[in-house]
Amino acid sequence: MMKSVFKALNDSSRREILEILRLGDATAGEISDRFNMSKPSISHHLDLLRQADLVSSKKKGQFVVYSINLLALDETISWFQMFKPESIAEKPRIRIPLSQY
Amino acid sequence: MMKSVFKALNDSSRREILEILRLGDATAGEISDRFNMSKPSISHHLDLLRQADLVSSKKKGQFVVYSINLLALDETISWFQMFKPESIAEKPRIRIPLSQY
DNA sequence: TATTTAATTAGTTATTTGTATAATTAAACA
DNA sequence: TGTTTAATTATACAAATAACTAATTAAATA
Repeated sequence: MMKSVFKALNDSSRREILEILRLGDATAGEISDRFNMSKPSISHHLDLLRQADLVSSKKKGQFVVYSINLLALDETISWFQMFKPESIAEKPRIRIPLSQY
Repeated sequence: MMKSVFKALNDSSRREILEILRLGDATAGEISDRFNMSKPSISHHLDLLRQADLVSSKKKGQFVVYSINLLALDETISWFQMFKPESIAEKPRIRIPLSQY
């Protein structure tokens, strides 16, 4: 839901977490090491990102590994597309077989 | 700046205002007529949208006409693209002369 | 010029939010 | 099994936010 997505994105620490996860999965501890902020605060930020489905998490033994959810980002982009007037750039792309080039 | 954009988008009334302006320009009064909310509150929402450059405004006599700023929406979409791994879909589109179809 | 209309600015208040510390859960291991 | 490590949950509090009413600005017009 877009409400939770925009809520999650309305914080620079959370946006920074996404930029970290963009480069690869990371545990909660690895993420919190990148910030001057308590672990519980980071945990809370991760929770909001998860509520927005922007990240997913998976327990690995003692650790919790977080991953970015690219699908949710695509859906968010789609929400923005609603505002764009019809234009060639957005029409379904015509795919030409590679052999033609 | 993305900070002000996400701040502006993190409110359902402001998102609704964008959806109204998507259909065409409107005065502050026309916009506030669509809400069960005081005029000053709407004025404040419009101010935040303007700070984020998501809308522009122009005085027309006694009225203030608001317009959606599609360019800012494009820039926001670009911000999201940063997260997407390189893929064919995002590479610059190869344009084929119409005569080929 | 006095009044009406459109909109914003000023000031207030209840709610939400971001952060911290303390307490708890759960896994690893000596 | 007792201790350490990783992470979350619980709780509290200051700061930010969204809403309101009242006051102000500015344009139109009787």
